[in-house]
Amino acid sequence: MYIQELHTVEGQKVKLQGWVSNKREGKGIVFVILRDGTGYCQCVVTETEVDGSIFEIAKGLSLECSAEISGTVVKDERQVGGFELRVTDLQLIGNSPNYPIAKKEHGIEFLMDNRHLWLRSSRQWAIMRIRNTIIFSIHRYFQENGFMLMDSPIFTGNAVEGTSTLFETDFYGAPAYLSQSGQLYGEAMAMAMGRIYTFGPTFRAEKSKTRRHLSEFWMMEPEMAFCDIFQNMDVIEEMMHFVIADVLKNCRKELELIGRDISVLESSLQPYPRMTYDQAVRIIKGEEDVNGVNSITSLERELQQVTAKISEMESEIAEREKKIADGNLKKGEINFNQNKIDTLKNEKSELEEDAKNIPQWIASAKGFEYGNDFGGSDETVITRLFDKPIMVYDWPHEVKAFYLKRNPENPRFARGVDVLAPEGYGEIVGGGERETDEKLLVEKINEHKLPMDAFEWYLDLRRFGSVPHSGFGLGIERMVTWVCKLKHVRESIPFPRMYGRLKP
RNA sequence: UCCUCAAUAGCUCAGCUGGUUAGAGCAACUGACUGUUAAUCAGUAGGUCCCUGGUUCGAGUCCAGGUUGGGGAGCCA
Repeated sequence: MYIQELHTVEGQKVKLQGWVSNKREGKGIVFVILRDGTGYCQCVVTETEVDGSIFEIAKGLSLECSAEISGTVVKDERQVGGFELRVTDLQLIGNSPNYPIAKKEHGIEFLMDNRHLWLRSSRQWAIMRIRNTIIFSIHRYFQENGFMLMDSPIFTGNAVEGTSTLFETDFYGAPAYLSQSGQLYGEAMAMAMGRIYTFGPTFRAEKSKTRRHLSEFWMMEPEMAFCDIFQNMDVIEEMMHFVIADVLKNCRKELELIGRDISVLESSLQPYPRMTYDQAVRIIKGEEDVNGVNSITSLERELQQVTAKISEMESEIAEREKKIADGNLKKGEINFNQNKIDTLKNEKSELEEDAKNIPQWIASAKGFEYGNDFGGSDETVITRLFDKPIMVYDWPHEVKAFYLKRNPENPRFARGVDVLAPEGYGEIVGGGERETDEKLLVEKINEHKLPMDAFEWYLDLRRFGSVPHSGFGLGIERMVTWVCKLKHVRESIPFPRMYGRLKP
């Protein structure tokens, strides 16, 4: 019996199998919170109602030991799942002495070292369920709209875009690289099948240490024949709406558990503002307001708020420390205040990072040079002004990938489109219409100093029945991070691979 | 690669301008309590102060170098 199905068997006797996520004890009574992957359930063991040996086992249960527990399902509004189990029988399956993750705040390094166990905690459980919903929902959107799943290779003989650093491996004595995108192969497959999408891991070897970078991440990359950049944007928007609606419908509990304010997700079901690079630059530099809000002045206001919040926290910490130092407090009150101080200090150091970063963002936004690609801070600056994702298209062709089509009306611009998630999250989708002019492509390949012979097959796609086509790549982890409003991508994937992190 | 911050008990953190035997809470362990929601209460035990070198009568504290980690730049989904 799974916990999520308990509502169907009220009053009946069932057997649950799972792990002890918490235990509380009173005289003659033990409360065991059991989790089985589908949910949480409080199991009540009363001394007078079970065998003496069973009560002893219940008292000896420790965090994360596994057990089979039988009992009667009773409705109880106070409980998380709405039901509890009055235990009649209990069997210990696997012991768990000294479980390292305690019921308290932990630092990120410790949690990452224990990622294999951290995944069992309720917050991670909720995030992984949302990740699953997002992935399944994307598949469903594409499958229901005539796309076919076709996978691109992971070993490649050459860099796709020639820009980012790749992981090199040995392929029977020849150098091979782990794929940084299935893009070019996607184009070939779209010419065979019409509309395809790929879903697989992607590797980038940059030594990035930021909250939005992973060395290994998962990407969905659709590619569509007979599709221009505007139809491409229609598909992106429709897919995003589909996925977000699905999460809102199926993951209410999970969103609530992680404390996600869903109003932005709800407004993200509306159409997304589409703007050119030119307009986005004006907004970043503060030359154009968004709904009466200016990028620069709103950042300055935020900085003031952050600074005020920090000093507020400092005085609260000092106050509580004084209370403890004065004595006269009961042990429980000291404990409460000490925990409060720890939490406040944690929050404070996060705010201090912001206080350090915001002035840099302001400077970088003010001094933004037209013609450059957006940096992480520029994306943060512009997306903070919106309550839904935005789409920025028509970029200076020099800063974008070689395969993007030029705007026929103004060849200075390439028809790339970036989808930037709101609330400061930034790029979650990158795509565009592909260049079909063989001459322009050859020019670009030379410009980027890429080995021409590696692209002969790619040029064939233009030589034999070339058609307008477009596609995009959606970073799963970045999508999950935004939907869950996580502080860092590393929580959006079971076992993150990033600079300095290969274990567990 | 560069900038910046940090490292003290299993965990989260105090430890002020260098000064006797390095502290608290949680967790663990022992006991008390019949409805708890991170339960509460009493007690016990727990330390290579990241490493190497230096300054000093004296270093957890100051200095230099290194290691590991956090945040950011570049790069990007």
